[in-house]
Amino acid sequence: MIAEVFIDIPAGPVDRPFDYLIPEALKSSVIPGMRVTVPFGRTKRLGFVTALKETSELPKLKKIDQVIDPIPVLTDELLDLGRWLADAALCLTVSAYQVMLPAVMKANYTKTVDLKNQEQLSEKYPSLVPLFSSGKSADWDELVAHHPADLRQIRLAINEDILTVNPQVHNQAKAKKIMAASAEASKEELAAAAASCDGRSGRQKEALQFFIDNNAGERFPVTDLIKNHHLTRQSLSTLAQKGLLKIETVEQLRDPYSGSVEQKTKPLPLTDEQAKAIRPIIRSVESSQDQIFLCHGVTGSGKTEIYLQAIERVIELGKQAIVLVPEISLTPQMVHRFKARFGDEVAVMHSALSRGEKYDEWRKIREGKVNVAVGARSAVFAPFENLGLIIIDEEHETSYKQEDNPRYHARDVAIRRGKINGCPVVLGSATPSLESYARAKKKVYTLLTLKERFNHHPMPPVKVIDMREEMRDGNHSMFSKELFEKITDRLNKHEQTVLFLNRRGYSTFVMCRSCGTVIKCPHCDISLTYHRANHMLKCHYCGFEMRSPDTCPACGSDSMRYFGSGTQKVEAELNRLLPEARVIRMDVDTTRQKGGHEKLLRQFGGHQADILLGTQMIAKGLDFPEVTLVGVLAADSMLHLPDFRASEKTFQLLTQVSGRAGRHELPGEVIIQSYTPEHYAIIDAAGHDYERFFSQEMQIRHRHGYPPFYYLALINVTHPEAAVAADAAGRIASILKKNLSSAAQILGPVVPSIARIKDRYRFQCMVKYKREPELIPLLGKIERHFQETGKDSLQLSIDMNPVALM
DNA sequence: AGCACGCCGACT
DNA sequence: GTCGGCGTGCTC
Repeated sequence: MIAEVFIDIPAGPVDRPFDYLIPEALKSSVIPGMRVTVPFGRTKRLGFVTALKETSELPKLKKIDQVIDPIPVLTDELLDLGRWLADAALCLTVSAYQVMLPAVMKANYTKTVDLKNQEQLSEKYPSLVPLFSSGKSADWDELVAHHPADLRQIRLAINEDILTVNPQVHNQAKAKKIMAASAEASKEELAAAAASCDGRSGRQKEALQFFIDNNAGERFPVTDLIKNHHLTRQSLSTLAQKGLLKIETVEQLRDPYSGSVEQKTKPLPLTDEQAKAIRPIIRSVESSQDQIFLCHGVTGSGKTEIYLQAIERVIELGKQAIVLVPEISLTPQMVHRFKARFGDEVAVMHSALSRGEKYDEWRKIREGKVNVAVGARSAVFAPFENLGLIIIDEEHETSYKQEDNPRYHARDVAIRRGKINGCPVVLGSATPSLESYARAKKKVYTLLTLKERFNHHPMPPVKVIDMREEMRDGNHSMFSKELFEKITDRLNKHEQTVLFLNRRGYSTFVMCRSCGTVIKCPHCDISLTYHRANHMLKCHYCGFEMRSPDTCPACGSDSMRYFGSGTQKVEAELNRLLPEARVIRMDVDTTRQKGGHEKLLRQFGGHQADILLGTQMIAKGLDFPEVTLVGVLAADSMLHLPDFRASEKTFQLLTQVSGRAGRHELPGEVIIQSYTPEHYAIIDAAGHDYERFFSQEMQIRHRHGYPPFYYLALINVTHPEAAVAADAAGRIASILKKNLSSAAQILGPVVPSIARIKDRYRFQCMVKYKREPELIPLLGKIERHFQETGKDSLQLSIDMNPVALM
């Protein structure tokens, strides 16, 4: 038997199957989807078995070294999905397989240098002898790090076969092992033994009594017995020696949610709207149809309850469901709802979990211990074998698109899996992406609409404030008069306020008032952001940091001024204007450490603060009864970005932020501050009018030839020298023009809004097209032709259906 | 990705 | 004359 193996090297030339012989001993244990180690060139690598066959074209094959997994880590479906993904997203097949698996399954590679001939070493290379004094083997990385002077001689000795190199592949995926004790004898025997215990063996008697009283066949973790049942290690091991108990190592699944025992919830009665929406989904689940639903429901319309009840039916039918939520740590409330309804039927793929915890959650899915997977983007690859439903909540979220290779969109993967498995996909959102809504209108997707809030509370009134007028009236602060009054009013009433500003740091840029110099990142063409806490300037793109200069580096004058406002500045302003208000600031800078997010939210939820001030991350999922005021400080901050989705993103964000107010008994209101209050994205968000926004935006997309009317492919070219990058981008554009149909538009090369990142100049070409069957193969050729290896070389990245043009 | 083979410059 | 620079090509 011969196995086709994809080698774990993400590089173009080796991204194809290699044939290996399966040794007799492994014959029955090699199955496609398993990881194996194989000799490859002069080294040893990990590989994925993708197929088995009887014969090979090659005369001489190497043998598979070891089989790593007891069961395939990639199911047949995922193997197939990986091939599809490699093609659709123009990524390497191994990278596609890699992204489907938890990070611990990545192999670690080490090498040892082993001593083969002691005498010859002493004779010819006496200086190397001390390196092998402690054994016959030395770690290669260790030698490189600590004995660089000896490397030459080591190489010579290797060539003479006095030393040998021994490559090793380490599987990081290890199940957590614990010691567990169980009774090895019958209750009567245990009782007899207990009876014969004398005064000295009192602890043994207690231990025996424990096993008599409790289910004797069960295995109890030894640490638990010692800590919670007052038994001792010594007595347990003595009893094990006597053959009365058995102590063994057992695998244990790490449970990140242990201890948070949820009160089981029952399905809630559905409103008429909900019942109407769930019916076709259930019908589709029952008849295994790969139908796609777009569930358009206003914030608070009870979409989640629909998901829960649909999943319940999926489980009844013996199938499994995947639920995707955007960056899951942001919505712990969502996780709780699933845990509360389905208990330990749920695996949660959480970005805040440790690698080991993620691995165990993954194993629960793979081993069929759970029927529901809830998680962010990558959970779309959950290895279920009888998939019955995929749900994508907040389907418009751009975080469903992975921004580095493989650049896949979870929505596309979900739809593909739906097709393969004959299972429906439900896309849910209060503000669907234009693409999805347009497809729903064309009946490609089935539209389900929920117009009413679940608890019949009205949508909060939204007031747009024209900040230009505020300026004219002499108010130069970040707070309009009305917003400030309302914040003060909430403070007095002990109600809470959420303030949203889509910009972290203190101020957006630092400029010299006398010569106009703006301080920019030396590696990226973008201004540095001032962070007041440590008086530093930071680049939000590459992480560069420098002390904020007191004098202008260009002209030496001391008139450096800070412009624009970030969350830090707003926080300082609030402290100055309303010293009695307790403010929690939430942005990447305050939530960096693990659990920081939950901690701040818990504090706010417990009313330990009056004002929650934050960036994007507070826009969704928050549901606090005492929040009655939501303020958007600068609604236009995203509106004027050079991205054709700027209006859509603004509308979505404003709608979502508005949804944070008045979700419960207390009525809420929303204040939006803007310098362009006449913009339809702001007017329609304020008016809670998705339909109107949709038709206005569709006109603009149509006029400019953007999605959903055209598909996009974005080719990014970077090089340390601008001219080299520009030249390559220009050649790529002309190749595209020559080879695509006349219906395709090729734009560029253009310089993106950030012309340089991390010392590399950037150029972009964009293809707008409707149907170009040759595009993918052509782009593949271009990539192979232009892509160079090495640090200071031309780098190419191709993004099919980009979500942002930055 | 590694690693070897291979063809040209600065040194014992 | 050799050491070693990294360009090119191969790995079942």
